[in-house]
Amino acid sequence: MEREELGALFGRIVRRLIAAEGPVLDEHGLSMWGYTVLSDLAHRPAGTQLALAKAIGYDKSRLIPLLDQLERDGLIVREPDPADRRAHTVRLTEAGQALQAAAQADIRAMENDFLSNFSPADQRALFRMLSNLAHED
Amino acid sequence: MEREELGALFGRIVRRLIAAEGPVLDEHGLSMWGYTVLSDLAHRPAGTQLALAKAIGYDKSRLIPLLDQLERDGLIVREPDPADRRAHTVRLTEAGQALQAAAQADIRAMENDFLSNFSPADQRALFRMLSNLAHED
DNA sequence: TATTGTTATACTCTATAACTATA
DNA sequence: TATAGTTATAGAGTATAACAATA
Repeated sequence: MEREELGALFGRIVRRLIAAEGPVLDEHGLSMWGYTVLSDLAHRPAGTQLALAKAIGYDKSRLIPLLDQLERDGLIVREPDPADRRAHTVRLTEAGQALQAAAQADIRAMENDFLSNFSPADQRALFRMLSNLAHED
Repeated sequence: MEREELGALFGRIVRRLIAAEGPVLDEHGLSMWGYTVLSDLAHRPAGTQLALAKAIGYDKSRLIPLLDQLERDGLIVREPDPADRRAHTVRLTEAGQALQAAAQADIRAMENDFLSNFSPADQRALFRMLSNLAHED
């Protein structure tokens, strides 16, 4: 039996994932990229906007209106970087942390359901391989 | 150790895959969706445009200019469906079959390199799980 | 001279509605 | 009345260049 193509497989899976995540994020009033920003900020030390853009794979110019909105919503704050007056550091507010935690819990539940066909061992193997593929340069 | 999120992992992997496929398809003068069409036509019996659109997850209206171009390039032909005069069936020409086979071979080589960190058993397990996630209802 | 955040702009991708000819 | 293919158009997503402030 001929194996399927990776591109087709991953494309279908990503479409299913996006479809499953949409309603969950909607409940929290977050866009996919908005949630990506909050999650990154929750998991790594506060950095500059440029560092954030690179970390999540988003263009620095597209990041501006996204951060504007998150800041208006009281979820993040931009602060001048004392070490470099050109730069702003971005960090979560308490409300941002709370919203990120709540959304993450719902996303996690969705993921568990998404993977429910696989044994715990299979799930561990899957995460190991996906992580390898995602982070290899 | 906290596991990463599926969305972030798959997003990164798809971006890596697209970046790796781009140059390969460019060499054959194909766009990603053009290649997707040729591959689908190579693997399933000739159907209507609507069936093709659904099979590859592409809107029927966006499919039109894509098929126009592939037809101009002599890779596919549209033929009237004898059973329904509203419908057109789409099939590969010989040139289309040849180009699809050549592109697929190069894509396959790229994929093998992409997965070269994993043992054959791991690769089989990965394909089994990806296929399950891609095709589940 | 190079870099950070920003703005503006152009380009691509995608979704939607409407039209025709058939059913 | 509904469907297949088509067309047109509007909106979202994305890439790029340029600018001011700072390094």
